[in-house]
Amino acid sequence: MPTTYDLVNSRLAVAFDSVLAGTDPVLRPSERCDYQANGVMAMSKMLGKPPREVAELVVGALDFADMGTVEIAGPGFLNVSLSPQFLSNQLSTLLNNSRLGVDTAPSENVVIDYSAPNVAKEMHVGHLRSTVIGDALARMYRFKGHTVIARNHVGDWGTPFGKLIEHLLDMGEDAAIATLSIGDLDTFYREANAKFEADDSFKERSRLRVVALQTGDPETRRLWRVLVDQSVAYFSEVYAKLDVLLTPEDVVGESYYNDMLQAVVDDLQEAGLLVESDGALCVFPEGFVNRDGDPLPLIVQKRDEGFGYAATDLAAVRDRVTNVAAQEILYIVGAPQSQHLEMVYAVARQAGWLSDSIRCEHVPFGNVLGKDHKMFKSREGTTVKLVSLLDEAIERADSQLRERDTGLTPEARRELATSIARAAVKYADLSTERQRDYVFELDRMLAFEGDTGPYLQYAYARIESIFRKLEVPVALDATTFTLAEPQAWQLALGIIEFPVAFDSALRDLVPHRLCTYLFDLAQRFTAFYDACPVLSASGDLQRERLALCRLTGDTLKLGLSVLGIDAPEKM
RNA sequence: GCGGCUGUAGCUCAGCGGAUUAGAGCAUCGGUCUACGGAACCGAGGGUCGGGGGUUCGAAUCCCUCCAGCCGCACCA
Repeated sequence: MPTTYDLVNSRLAVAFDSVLAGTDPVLRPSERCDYQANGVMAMSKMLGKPPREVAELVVGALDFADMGTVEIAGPGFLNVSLSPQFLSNQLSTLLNNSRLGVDTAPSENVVIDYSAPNVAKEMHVGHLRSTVIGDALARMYRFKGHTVIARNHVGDWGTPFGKLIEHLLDMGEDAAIATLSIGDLDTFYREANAKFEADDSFKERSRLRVVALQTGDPETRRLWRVLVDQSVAYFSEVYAKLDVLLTPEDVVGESYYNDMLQAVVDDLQEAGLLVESDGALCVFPEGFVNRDGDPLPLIVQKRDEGFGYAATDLAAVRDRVTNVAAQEILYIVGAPQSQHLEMVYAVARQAGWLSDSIRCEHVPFGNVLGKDHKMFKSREGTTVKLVSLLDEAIERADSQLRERDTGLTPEARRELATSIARAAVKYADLSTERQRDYVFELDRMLAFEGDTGPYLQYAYARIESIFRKLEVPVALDATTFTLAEPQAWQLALGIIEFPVAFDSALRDLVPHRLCTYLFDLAQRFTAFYDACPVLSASGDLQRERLALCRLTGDTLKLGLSVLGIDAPEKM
């Protein structure tokens, strides 16, 4: 279904077109009226006529009576006011639309590469953003009707596995598994490293073990598998705790591409892109230079004939296009890797793997900072485990709930605290513009007042509370809206904007835009809630207000859910 | 040195395909209301939108330049 915005815009576009073909009305929501169209100003320049004169021409050509009125304001803006009947009809349509106005798109295969922790290493704050943003985008794409192929590009290969496997053997398999299964990955990794540094014979064993791993020695592979499986199982626990949809099936780690690396080299060789430089096989994509101004290589095969991450990344692009048939590939990876990924894409294009019709994009994000505005670290200066972070958030949410005397059982309260904590952490991450660094402050994130996840959950819970208290169910599907109070009108304008906000956030891969929208909607709702009593109203007025509550609640619930945040009925 | 990102109220952040008085949250101050969950609502103060140029009738938004911070720039990922 077309959005209200689209309906108004296309009607205006016809009038703009008749004055000067192809001009954009530049329609925006407005504080002074319902929408304002700013396009006259640009058009008047092109026509060489005064803006007000042009505005008169547009309004003269405009057929808008069934939607509302348009007035010329200021130097030549068009102030658009919707008629109550039109707005009422729009709301009624939404009331009977479970997607709340968001159209589905023709399905495409969208590969989203996100989270990417390392085997036998703890998940820490550094993985938070990729995981949360990736999960939100995956949910948004799925809701839009696309087929999302999640790819968890875990670090499961490379020289560190020599020492990790040797350490596993030293500990004894069962003891190692016990350590790993309780999620104490850091200790395991640290001990392996310490031995590697201190013990030359261990170092030598590790080196041989890497060779055995790479040459496919079955017992070594089996031990490697143990490490990977244990880690993946642990990751799944973290994802469950975060309420992130990634599963073990989405884990397609670096090792997956091992068998494709030679083909990558062959392809590049055949395309004449490969150049030997200092013994390494490189591609020099155009436009990249190093600090001396010399061409910057993407090293495909190292001097020692081993493959680096560039080769794996190239193989991944190639695989995703040719085997997964991806039409869109997104990398939810930190901003520092921007240049590397740009080089990978450039080479993939030159090699002919990536055609122009495929959207292949790096979706970069900024750092999580501590209160001191430096990289987020624990008091001891170590990286913070993702689970500890969540556990602390849950603990604080739980103690907030304890103070409020909710009458919940400890178990139920704990569950609610978990939901609130997840909402707090995820919303804080998603609601700032991706590229910016943000400051991680649990107290602010968990606050019920302000632009937070819990505030949005609370707004939803209040709405549900109204419906619980309603003694006789009221049928809402045939509601007529009068929208007499300004708060009701403003709320209605907010409701109809959901599909616009959703599509815009998805198009530009910026979940924060959806967050901003939802917060604005929640604020419109509380103003309405304060001014327009629902339960004490009766008849058509109550029905109308209930319907506004229903639409708001559904929008909040849906909007939060595509961000990966749930909305409890009570809190 | 080259490149990228960031710099908007005391604090945390929106706005940046130019447009009518630069928005919100928190904090501060002042009101409302026996309140359908007050975890609320309404209002006020507070900003030369990092500095300087330019384009434009009009710039936080586009262009140039400078400053500050963070990050990347050959065999780790």
